[in-house]
Parts: sequence; C-alpha cells; structure tokens
Amino acid sequence: MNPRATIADIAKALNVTPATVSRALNDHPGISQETKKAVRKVAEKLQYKRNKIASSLRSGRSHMIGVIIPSAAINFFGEVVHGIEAMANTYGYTVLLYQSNELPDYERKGIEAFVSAGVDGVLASLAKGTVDFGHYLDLKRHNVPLVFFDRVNDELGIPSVVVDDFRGAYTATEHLIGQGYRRIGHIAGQQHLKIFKDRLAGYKAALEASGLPVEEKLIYQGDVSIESGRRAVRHFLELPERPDAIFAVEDYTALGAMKELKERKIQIPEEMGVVGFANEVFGEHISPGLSSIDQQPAQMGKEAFKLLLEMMEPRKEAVVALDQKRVTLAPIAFFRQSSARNGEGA
Amino acid sequence: MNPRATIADIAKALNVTPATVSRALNDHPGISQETKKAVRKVAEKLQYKRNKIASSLRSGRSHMIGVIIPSAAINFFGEVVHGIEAMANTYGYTVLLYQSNELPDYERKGIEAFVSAGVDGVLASLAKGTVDFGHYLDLKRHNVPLVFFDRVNDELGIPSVVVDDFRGAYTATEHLIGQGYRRIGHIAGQQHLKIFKDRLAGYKAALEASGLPVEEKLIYQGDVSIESGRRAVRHFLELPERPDAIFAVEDYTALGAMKELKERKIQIPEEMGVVGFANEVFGEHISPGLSSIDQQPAQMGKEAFKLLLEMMEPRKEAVVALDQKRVTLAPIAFFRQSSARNGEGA
DNA sequence: TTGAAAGCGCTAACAT
DNA sequence: ATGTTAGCGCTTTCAA
Repeated sequence: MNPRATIADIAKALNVTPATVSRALNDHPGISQETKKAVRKVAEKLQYKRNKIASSLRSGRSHMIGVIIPSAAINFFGEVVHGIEAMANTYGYTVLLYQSNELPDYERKGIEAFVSAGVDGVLASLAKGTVDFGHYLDLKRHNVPLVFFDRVNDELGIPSVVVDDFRGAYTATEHLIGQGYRRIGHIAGQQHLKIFKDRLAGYKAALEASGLPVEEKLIYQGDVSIESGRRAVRHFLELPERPDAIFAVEDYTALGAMKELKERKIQIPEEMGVVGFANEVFGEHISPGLSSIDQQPAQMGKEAFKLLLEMMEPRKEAVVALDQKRVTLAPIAFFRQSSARNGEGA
Repeated sequence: MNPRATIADIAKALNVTPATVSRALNDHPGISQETKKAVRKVAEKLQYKRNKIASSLRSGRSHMIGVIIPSAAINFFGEVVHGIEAMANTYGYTVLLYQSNELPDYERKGIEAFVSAGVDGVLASLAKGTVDFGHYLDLKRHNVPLVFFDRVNDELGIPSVVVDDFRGAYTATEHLIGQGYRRIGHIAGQQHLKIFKDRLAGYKAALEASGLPVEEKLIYQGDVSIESGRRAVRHFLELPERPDAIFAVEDYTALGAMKELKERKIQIPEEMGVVGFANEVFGEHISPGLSSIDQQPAQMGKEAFKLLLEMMEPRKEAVVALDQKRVTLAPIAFFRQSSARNGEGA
C-alpha cells in the first residue's frame, strides 16, 4: 500500500539530514543519545525497515551467505542447514540456499547466483560427481570467503569442517571386536570421496591394533545404497569363511544388509553383528536397533558458519592462516542391539 | 583480486553507452542482434556477472523469494524446500531460507529479514504456536505476495497449498475397514491445527459411511509424538472393548503405538492394524512396514511456488481472485504390512 | 537503434 | 555532534 518509509522520511520528520539518521540507526559512536532515541522512535512509528539492497550496494556488504548442499531432502543436510541457519541468524546474516542435486552444473549455477546476489561468503558440501573445482576457485579469486563441510576437498587450501571419519570407523570396528566378533567385514563406499576412504582406513587400523588380519575378501566395494548392502551380504555369505559382523560405511547400506540377513534368517546380532554410520533417524526405530556413528550435523553447520564468519569479519588477533584451518568434530557412537552380542546395547 | 567487471567496462570496450549494454544483456527488443552478440562476447571475456543488488535497487525487483519453515531438520519440510527450490531455479529465482523453530517471534524476525532483503514474495508454513498473524498481514499490506503451505490459516484470505487431509484420513480408515477391522481407534492431533482437525473428520466420515459407530472412547487426544502413541495404546488396552485397529494422526505417533504394542506382544496386523500419516522414510524400513498416507512434499513445494509466481508476475488472463486460490493435492496411500490383515500389504 | 541523464536508498569521506 | 556531497551499478524515461 504505502510506499515503504525511507531514511529521508525520518530525516524530514526530525529536521536532520539523512546521514545523521543513517548513523543513528547504525549506532555510530559520534551521535548523541538524544538523537539516537528520537530517530529510533520515529523509525518505529513509520514502521521503517532498512532497505538492505541500497545498504548493500553502497557498503559492499550484504550480510547474506550462500549455502550449497546436494539435497535438502537428505536428512543429514537438512540438519546441517539447521545449524548454519541458527548461527547465521544470531550474527545477523541471512541464508541463501541452493541445491546441487549432486550435479556439478547446478553447483556452478548456484555459485553464479550467489556471486550475482552479492553474498559475503559461501558454505558448500560437494556434489558426488564434482571433480573440476574451477567454480570454487573463482570464489577464492574474487575474495569471497568459502568453507567446505562434510563433502570436502582438502587439496585446494579451502578451510573445512568434517567429522573424524577415521576415528568413527575405528570406534565402530573396535566396538565390534570388543563384543567378541572376530571376522569383521566392511562394506565400503566410493573411494574417490575422502570421507569413505577414511572410514575404510579406520576399519583397517582398528583390526590391526587388535592383531586381527585385514582380509581383502572381507572388504566389499559398495556405493552407499540399500541395494549395495544387500549385494554385500550375498557376497559375504558365499565366502568359505563368512564374517561374523559387518561394519557398513553408511546407515542405508547397513539397512540393506540387515534386510538381506533377515530374509535369510540369520540372527542379528547373535550370528552377525551390524554397525552403520550417520545415525539416521530410522536406526533407532528398526529392530534390532542399528548401532551407528553420529556425525553431529547441527554442530557441523555451526562450526562451518563460525569459520566463515572469521573470514568475513576478520579480527586483528587472527593467528593461523585461515586457508589452513580444519575443524574436525568428534563422532559420537550410538551402540544399539544390532551389535550387542554381549547384551550391552543401548 | 580484480574488482568485478561492470556494465561500464563492457560499454567502454565497445564504445557504446552503459544503457545500450544493459539493454543488450536484458535482451531488449530495440537492440540490434549485432550489438547484442558483441556485448555478450565481451561480457563473457570479462567474466561479467550482473550485480543483482544494483539491479534490484533500481528496478525494485530482486528475483529472490523468502521461505519460512518450522525446521529444516524435519524431513517433510526439507523435501518441500527441495520442491520449491527446483521450481524457483528454473524460473530464475533465488531462495532465502528462514526457520521459525516453531516460535512466532522468529517468524516475525524472518519476515522482517525478508522485507529488508527485498524479496519479491514469501512462502510460509506456520509455527505451531502462531495465533497472531499481524506480521503476515503486514506483508499483504506492503503488497508482498504470500502463499501458505501445509500449516495454513484459511481465514486470512491468503492463498495456500495443502494435501487433502480429510480425504487421506478417509482413505486410511476405509482401508482398515476393508481389511476387516471393525473397532478402529484414532489417535488425534492438536485440534487447533486445521490439518489435524480434518484428519479426525475424515476418520469419522469413513466410519459413518460404512455404518460403523463413532465412539468417543476410541478417539484419543494426542499431540503428535512417539510418547503420545504409546499413551494412546495404554489407554485403548484398558477399555472393556479394545479396538482392533488404530489410525494415527501421524507416523511418529503410529510408531510409538507400534512400539508399545510390540512390547505387549500384541501382533500387528493380526490383532491390531496400524496406519499412520506422512509416509516418513522410516515407515518402509521398520517391521512390519507401516501403512501411511503420503503428503507429496516436493509437489507441494512446486505448487506453492507456482502460485506465488502468478502473484509476482501476474499474467493478463488472470481469472480467479488470487486470494481465493487454494490448491489441494491428492494424498497417496501406501499400504504396507502393518494393516494387511487380509495379506494384501505392499 | 542508441545516447544522455537521472535516480533507486543508503553510507562514507570530508567538512564544519 | 551533525551537515554536505558524492556515488555504489544498474535501469529507465526521454530524446535523438
């Protein structure tokens, strides 16, 4: 209806200049308390809302950040966004969202949209298929701060936040050993993704630490899907010496494995223990409850934003070169019935 | 590094004026093909990217929309956002996201952030506790198009997209009757939310259509939580004549009911059939598989955006008064084992 | 088909 | 403590 009130309207009402009003609204030191109070009162009365667009154009800062995720329909990313958003809002930033749908082309489009919109920084989790990082490096070239989370690439000198996948996998495997399992198979994920490679490494390390052999036959190359979990089980069962437990690279893979095992009437956890990774919601509701490693998605989002904030609003004391900065969160184990041979499930 | 190229840079390179370049980039009719081609070539070479902020300030249109959801961590909303985003991108819009965390205060803050950012329109799903709609009406007053989805209020003359809750509940109940269940209990949700009221109504209507009595004792007032499902079962089992099936207002409620039933060794679906609502991911992975009603979240997001687009870019033929516009999606039933007394589960 | 000129609303030098 | 002035990069009349 009425055109929005501007700074000029307030200035007119108070017989001061727009500059004064602007300063008052921004709590500039050199403005008297009186004036500030008066300005705020009139602003309230006129329902003044700052025109961020004009402000951004002039100041070069938009107080918006862009977030690129593979898909908002994946629970994990939903929760990461939740964390980012919570943090961003408390610091006065607005979040632009873009989904890559796992397609590098969309990723590039998203970044262009962000640059075009003038974001002050970008948070991103890589699409599975991304191998060319040119669009991300463009951001760097234009001095737009960038932080990766979860699906990261560590060779570009871009700060990142991840969960300690190695340690998570190590903990999971160690737990299975502690429960008395001795032949532990692993359903692995695509090895060009660092997170999956790290999990495989953690699995191996745990075996070695316990003096158990690492057998290649017990490592099934899967692709993080329910079907791949089923296939892995079929493979394992055909072995002359089948495993007595499975550490799956991800919960859906573990789920597929469990389904196949159930259909073949193999008792979980008695005959076969199962541990997944990600602590998806369904894990605590299926039976037996699925043991898993939580990745702390909300916390990951918060840390990622904090890292980005340091880059967007650098403080003097800044110590470490920021492009060296890596935040690694501790994974949290949730052991349930699927791996409780000694009856110690949660 | 290098400051971003502007329209003026292109103009200089071609010995034309910025106005011409602007028109060429916007595919203005009165510009020669030659010029357009030349402009595009130079733009490419200089890696020119339109400064949306300047463009918005001048034109008054930002090509951004704001989306308010209760929480990105709730799968359903994640998927709605997915749908919105997909549609928005194909039409050249960018999505701003804000989470209310179910708090009306955050909702208001979100709207202020959006107004301030100059969005062209807003999509919103109400926080549970929202009873004062002043902030939403403000948007209307300032001619910022607004569309509600899922958690809507129908008394404000604001267009909305919902799934047909009445019909979904009717279908679910009718299905139970078809499976031979005769005493069907309902675990209801908070009745001040229209979606839950509609589901109760659908349940009642289906009973009546089959000549079955509606018994108040078989309607448990719950609050959409796992615990409330458990409580409902305890209540039902204490009745002199206990029900032989349960239609739960929502999947988590159904899950709670199933857990309680299992602990009491009551066979599902033989002794007690169960149907939920929402078709959450876990439903197909628990055993028995949970029958449920899908709300088509992605489709809901797409329809909501389309409605908003009509308001943001009205076409001449516009027929119906837009504030009367209601889109109702057909729910889709997924019947699984939890209600398959006749052995017809999916 | 193109140019000239003005201005969207705000902020930041520079002045006083 | 406040005013003056200029301009961010773009679009859009109006004019040629």
